[in-house]
Amino acid sequence: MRVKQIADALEISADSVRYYTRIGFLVPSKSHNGYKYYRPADVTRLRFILSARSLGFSVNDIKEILFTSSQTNAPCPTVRRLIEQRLKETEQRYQDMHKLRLRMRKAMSEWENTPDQHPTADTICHLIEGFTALKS
Amino acid sequence: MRVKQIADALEISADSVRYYTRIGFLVPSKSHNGYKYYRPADVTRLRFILSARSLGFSVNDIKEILFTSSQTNAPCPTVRRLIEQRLKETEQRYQDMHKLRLRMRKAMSEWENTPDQHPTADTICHLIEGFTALKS
DNA sequence: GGTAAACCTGTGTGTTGCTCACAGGTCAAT
DNA sequence: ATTGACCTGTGAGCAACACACAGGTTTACC
Repeated sequence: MRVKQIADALEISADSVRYYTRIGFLVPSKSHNGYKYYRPADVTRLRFILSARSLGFSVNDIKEILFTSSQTNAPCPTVRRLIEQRLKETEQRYQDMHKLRLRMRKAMSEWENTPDQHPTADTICHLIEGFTALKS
Repeated sequence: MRVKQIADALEISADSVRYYTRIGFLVPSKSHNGYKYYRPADVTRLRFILSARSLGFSVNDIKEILFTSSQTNAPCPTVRRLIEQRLKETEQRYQDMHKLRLRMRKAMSEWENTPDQHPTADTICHLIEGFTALKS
């Protein structure tokens, strides 16, 4: 299979496949014209990569998992350790995003009843500067 | 003020100040030894930048707002338009993160009762591959 | 005056996970 | 042979900073 074929098969962009190839996750064979040819093993591998990505693992995590697995060791302990870390980070970012979301909503509704104003010597935008001045 | 002083005053890293300077948001004067010196106007400007960032505006948004404001136009319409876009994006990412978070939690709890397993010819990590196989 | 350590500086590069631009190659139809 | 559609790999770009590094500055002490 060539790059677009494997990309279409797994419903991702050809550029993504090229990326995973570039970082060594996929190792296609090269034909006479320089094109890269992917084999069924690459499909399995790519499918695994996508599954892991969709579970929040980073590319570096995947590298570690692939390496462990290639040593014929069970990667499960590594996977359990990593998902715990990633979940913790995700919860944190989720909280942060939640707060940001509320701030943005509050600003938007507040600004609906605030008249426009021209910038002055020490004011760039009174909406923004006025809003955050109230916050802790 | 030199870079670290202004950074400490606004509780951000000196590297962030350097970044904003590099992209032209701050325009310090240069002294004989090549050091950059920031004036009170830069503090005002930086404070504005941080307020905007904390409201979810991108650096590019801020560039647009600063430009409008420098033309002595009221940047308010621009600001209203931008926050609406950014809020929409934030809501979307919030939803995505929520789903990811649930998937990760589900995977983690599911894997607590799943035994380790060595990789095989067509299995890299049965935890990951087994989990996502169930998903839509 | 000297000098050593602590602290600070600007510039250049690295980060994540891809996406985009581009110059050229391939292939089927004419 | 030649047109046109489609495909290819490589290199650069993105966001918003953080980091590495070689060297300059300042302070404390003799």
